[in-house]
Amino acid sequence: MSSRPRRSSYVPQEIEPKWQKIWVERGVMKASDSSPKPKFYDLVMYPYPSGDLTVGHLRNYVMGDVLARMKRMQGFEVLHPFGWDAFGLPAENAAMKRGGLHPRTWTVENIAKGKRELKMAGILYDWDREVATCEPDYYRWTQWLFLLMLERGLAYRAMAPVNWCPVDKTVLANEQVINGRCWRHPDVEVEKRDLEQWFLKITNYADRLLDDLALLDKWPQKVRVMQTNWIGRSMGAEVDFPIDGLPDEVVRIYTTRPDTLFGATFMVLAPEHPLVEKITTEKHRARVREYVEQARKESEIERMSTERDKTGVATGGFAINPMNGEKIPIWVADYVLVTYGTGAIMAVPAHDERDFEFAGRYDLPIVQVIAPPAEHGVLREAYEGPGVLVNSGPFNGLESAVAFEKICDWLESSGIGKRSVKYRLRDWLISRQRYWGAPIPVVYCPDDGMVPVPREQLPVMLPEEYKPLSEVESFWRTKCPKCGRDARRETDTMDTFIDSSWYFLRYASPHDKTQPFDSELANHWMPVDQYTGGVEHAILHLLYSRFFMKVLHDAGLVDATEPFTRLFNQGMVKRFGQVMSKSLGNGVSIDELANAQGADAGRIYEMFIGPPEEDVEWSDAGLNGVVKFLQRVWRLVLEPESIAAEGGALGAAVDAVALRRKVAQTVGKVTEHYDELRFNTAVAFLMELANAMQDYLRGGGARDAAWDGAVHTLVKLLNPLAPHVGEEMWERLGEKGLLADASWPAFEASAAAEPKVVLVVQVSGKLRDRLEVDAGLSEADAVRAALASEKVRAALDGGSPSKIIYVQDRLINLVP
RNA sequence: GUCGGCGUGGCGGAAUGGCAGACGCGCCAGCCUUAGGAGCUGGUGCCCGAAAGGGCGUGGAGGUUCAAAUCCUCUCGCCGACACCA
Repeated sequence: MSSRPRRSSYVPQEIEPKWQKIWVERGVMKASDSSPKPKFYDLVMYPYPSGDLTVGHLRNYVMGDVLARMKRMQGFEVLHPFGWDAFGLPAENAAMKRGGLHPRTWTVENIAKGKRELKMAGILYDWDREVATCEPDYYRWTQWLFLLMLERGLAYRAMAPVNWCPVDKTVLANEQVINGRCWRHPDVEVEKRDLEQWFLKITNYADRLLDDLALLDKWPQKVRVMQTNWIGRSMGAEVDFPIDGLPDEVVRIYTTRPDTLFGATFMVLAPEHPLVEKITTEKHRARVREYVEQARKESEIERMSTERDKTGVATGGFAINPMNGEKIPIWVADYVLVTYGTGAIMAVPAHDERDFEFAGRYDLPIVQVIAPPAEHGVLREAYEGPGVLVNSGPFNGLESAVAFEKICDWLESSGIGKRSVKYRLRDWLISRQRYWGAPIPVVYCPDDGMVPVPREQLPVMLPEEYKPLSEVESFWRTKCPKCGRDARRETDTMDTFIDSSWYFLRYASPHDKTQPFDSELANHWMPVDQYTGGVEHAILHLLYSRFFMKVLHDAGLVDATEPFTRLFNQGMVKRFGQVMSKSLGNGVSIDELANAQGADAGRIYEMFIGPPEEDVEWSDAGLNGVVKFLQRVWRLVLEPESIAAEGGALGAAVDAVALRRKVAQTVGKVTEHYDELRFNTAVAFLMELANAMQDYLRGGGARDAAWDGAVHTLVKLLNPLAPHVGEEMWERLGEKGLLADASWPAFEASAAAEPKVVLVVQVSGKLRDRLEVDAGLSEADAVRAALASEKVRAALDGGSPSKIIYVQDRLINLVP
């Protein structure tokens, strides 16, 4: 016998491919639609198949996989599907870069590559349910849903000034414009163009989208706040101001502060407001035209900047303040947006910061109508808070909140105005002038106008030829479905966010040839129990999906009104301070990982590296720590003798009773933390268990039932994180059947209970001693034990405690 | 500017009113040796001390409480979202 114990180690490259093959052969993650088990729908946001999959992206999928594997072992029928957000511009851009390669070819290649890498990482999906949005079998139903929107009056065409990205050569939705720049090109400013475009009437659902956020109590608060702000509901009133000398016209304004109506000292129209020309007097016409021209030319980013001074010009026209009959000047200024409210405002400089700034610049009158509660700096700044009305005729003396209602009542009864609710949310512009997307299924006929493509003629197939659709004659030249005469197809495609607004429903019945999804199956699986993905979709994808869900609910196609019960936003993996990506050259590929430390080590490391919601920095040293842990587990489970032979435990010896207790405690904590997606601490608990098992062996513990239980429990608890090495150990332990199909260990509270606890003894809140006592000690016994301590008596300095705080099994605090 | 989040050892982090620093990385000392980027043992917040022990300590300042990393107020710093929406 050698003086040194023999040690084996596991070689991930030998076992990982083996088990990946077996899982697929045995259909481990296949979801049955007719299982009697309770369902669990575990969804990760499907990716764009960019061909750039790194261990950074993997983190998200590992989280989903850990949960899926545990839920299966717990007896749930788990739906854990995957798919590809396969339409979109990067495919076209990449194709162009690579000399006319077809976007489809590029996409299909990347999908194959991504799928191979996910399998290599041991992520299990029900691949039978895979969807790719660029396949006719999928986009046929995207088109079908567009027709549903059209039927329900939720899709319409309108001429509008729209955001145009000069690089992508397409229009963008409001949600895709960030600080006046294209969301895909942060250095490219969007342009405004007047175009006839397709919109979805998401604003019809503004109230429900807002109110139902209250139901989403398992969503991050941050996301709910962002959506609330995005929808931006405000309560106010629309009021008509007569125009001096134009008896047939009024300026209709929107205000959230009808209580300040008496303080309106001028009006402001947006430069694009239709009444500008009419109101402007001859004397001012030239200057106003010049200003309007100027405003139109300015980019969104210049116009929206709050830094810059407000500008405007007087029209020469006057309005009458309907409250007090005062004649007030009408101005044009670009700080008023034509797209919000009525495109015109009453300016109350005393109580609106922006109006105050403008009034100061152009020397316009300022009248205070709200007395601030205390002495407020007079006229140094606008006072926007509540207060008592002054200078407001019959409404003087009212609290502003009361005045709000009274004035609205008066406006309504006298026909001058009415209460009104406005939203910041705009309708969703879905037209894209690009090739690689789902064609909008309508035809324009010279006689019948816009005609929807009949459902039985779907899909409207993309032509093979890769060109803007408007340049593919064989595509757009068609017959009118109504009259059969020559007609022209719509050549815009749909925003890819439409594809992703319903993909989670398609997974319920991915092969249905007659409808987008089978309602019965969708009702079985929906809503998604856990949805995991990046916070960058906090508004876009998540708001659109909620909108779709509500429309589909209203159409009677699905019961649920919200798609995602619990949402989690995972943090990104960075390396050298930047998000991993192939183009930056800082990515670690899944191949590299699998070939070096192995997928299992990588999976655990990604979970252990930091809190799941935080961004984390990849470190090879940290990864090595996990490799060591796995090697140690391997030896603990399969070669305990080699560990027992190493040194002797000098620290706390772990006996069989303590080992059983540690195992039971670990079951409880790991289960809870997996459930709450607190993976980093779950790993720490598993490490603690392994440490205790090691101490047990080194202390001479026998290979008895306690040990056997510890080994089997450790392997099971570790399995969701490290499934390959888990299966291999399970097999070598002589177990029949797959570990993936084994049952999850049950938590036994009685076994986990500690019979002895360390009671912290404080005097006046300061730690003075620690006593080992029986659990569940009564207060009287605890006091007796505490007073028996020399240190405590010294701290009490001979006195006796006048106040005692006792927290059973934790602490006793004696206050003299 | 507004809203939100976060500040804890050399590092990642743990503890959500009750022993601050679990778990891991790194580092230090030692052991073993088939000499290894392996394994094992012990140590590792800061200060005083030979030690026993004591004091201090969760960005800063106050406060609430028997007790605060945790709750409150102010403040500084970092990050994120929104940004003239009347």
